[in-house]
Amino acid sequence: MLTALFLKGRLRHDLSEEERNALDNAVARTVEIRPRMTLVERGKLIEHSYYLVEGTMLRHIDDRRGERQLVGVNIPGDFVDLHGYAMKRLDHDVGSLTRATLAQISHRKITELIDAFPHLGRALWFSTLLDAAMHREWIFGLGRLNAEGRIAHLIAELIERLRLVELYDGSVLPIPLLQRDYAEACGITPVHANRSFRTLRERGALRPCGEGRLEILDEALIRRLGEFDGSYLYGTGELALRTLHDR
Amino acid sequence: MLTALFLKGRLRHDLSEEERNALDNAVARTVEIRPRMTLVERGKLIEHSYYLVEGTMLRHIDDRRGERQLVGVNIPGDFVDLHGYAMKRLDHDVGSLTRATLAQISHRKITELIDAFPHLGRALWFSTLLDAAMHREWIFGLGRLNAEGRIAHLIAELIERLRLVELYDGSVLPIPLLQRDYAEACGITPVHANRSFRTLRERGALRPCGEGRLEILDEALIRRLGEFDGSYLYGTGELALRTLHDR
DNA sequence: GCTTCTCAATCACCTAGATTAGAAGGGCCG
DNA sequence: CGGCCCTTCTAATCTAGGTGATTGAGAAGC
Repeated sequence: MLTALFLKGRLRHDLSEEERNALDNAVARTVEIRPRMTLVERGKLIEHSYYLVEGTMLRHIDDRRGERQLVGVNIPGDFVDLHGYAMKRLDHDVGSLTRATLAQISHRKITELIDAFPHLGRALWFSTLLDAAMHREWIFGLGRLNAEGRIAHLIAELIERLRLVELYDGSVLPIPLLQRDYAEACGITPVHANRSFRTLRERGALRPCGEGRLEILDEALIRRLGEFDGSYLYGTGELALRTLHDR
Repeated sequence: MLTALFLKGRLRHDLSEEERNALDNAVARTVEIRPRMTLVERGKLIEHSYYLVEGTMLRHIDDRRGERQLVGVNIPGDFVDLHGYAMKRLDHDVGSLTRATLAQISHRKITELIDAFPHLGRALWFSTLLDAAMHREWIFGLGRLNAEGRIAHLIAELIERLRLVELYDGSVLPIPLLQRDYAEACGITPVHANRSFRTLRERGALRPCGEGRLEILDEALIRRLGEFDGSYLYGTGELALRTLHDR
């Protein structure tokens, strides 16, 4: 099943087998994309959305001077541009970090899905609002944490999200972000990202382990430095949601 | 009509009279709130959402040390916590800046509305994604602009949003944010917010005009300093959306 | 074999913004 | 009326992070 990871760790148990099958059957085709390619461009009229099956995708806003700000990272189980269903054009670009496999679903099909399965429709809505919750947490991090804390927060979030979809092995972060990418996500320069990684290394929090990946040595420390509380991911913790069905 | 400003300047023209009436009739009651009070608390189970009729509301995340990060400002025409419809609990707090009037709509009623008017449902979804788009723009600002630029960006956004709902008179920003609030939105200290306001004043961009309001003297300059391009508000510009009806 | 890239890593120096501490002005309350 | 907040505004000092430049390792290409 292509969409097996959709809302895994959150509301997937709340979807009926019929709904899960309907979502999976809505996929028109899958596409492969090479690393560091653009998938969806800001401003282009779009008529389908992509669900990420495998790989990592990055969402970013570029300013006139060519400076790039990451606004999101997507991992398997995420829709990368479901916003486009209700907005028709994206305000930012979506590109690949690694080689990636995506499942394409047309907006017409999504409308049919929602008409046939209103509860699934709410789950789709929910999934776009998870993005918004993550955005808010990034705003918090950019506004209130120093460079080291921002990087730690990002790493802690990625670990937690991978854990929810059972793609975290407990020690290696399988997302080959470059220090430049961390810098673009955290609003700092690559030089300073490097300095921050050094202190994280010296504190024994993590260390590089080849191919751009990080070995996580002390997750608790990383969470503390990033003031991370994962409840905003709505998987576990005080905000966790059991059902979207009306009481 | 209480909800007359909902999606005004964006998709309101796309709503039928029937849909507009249905939304208005879904309002259970209106509530008044005094300035600087909390309306919705993070983590509380909620069963209705609030549409802002009059006044200004602020949304913020507080960290353990009592530091506050604004993550959104709401003006008339906005739902302040429609996210809560699909998420049941908010990850942040919503409070008033000024005295405010809100229309309360139960989640049960929203479900009925969406069932009866799927297109209105998509418009409601769209409105929550506008929040996400604004969040992304704030992330961009926090990551890529200096203090003066961040403040300018926020002011430019507020002007543009007020203009969309026709609440901007062309010279006075009718939102009495304190310098402390700007600081909490922009991730800087109040002292530095003050310095930045001084340079904005010295450049002839704006000046205070009593009761915490700002007189806008050179909007073009403010937009330039904040690298502001309002198309992410989906009102005018390259991303503007004409209809949510299927083609 | 060489060159050419890219990325991590580091240094020296400089600036934007934080921190701390007050002063001045207005509104509200007793 | 005096006293007390709260807010704006300012100055002095300090630091996190930016800038620019260099080095070395590894991979890609010729």
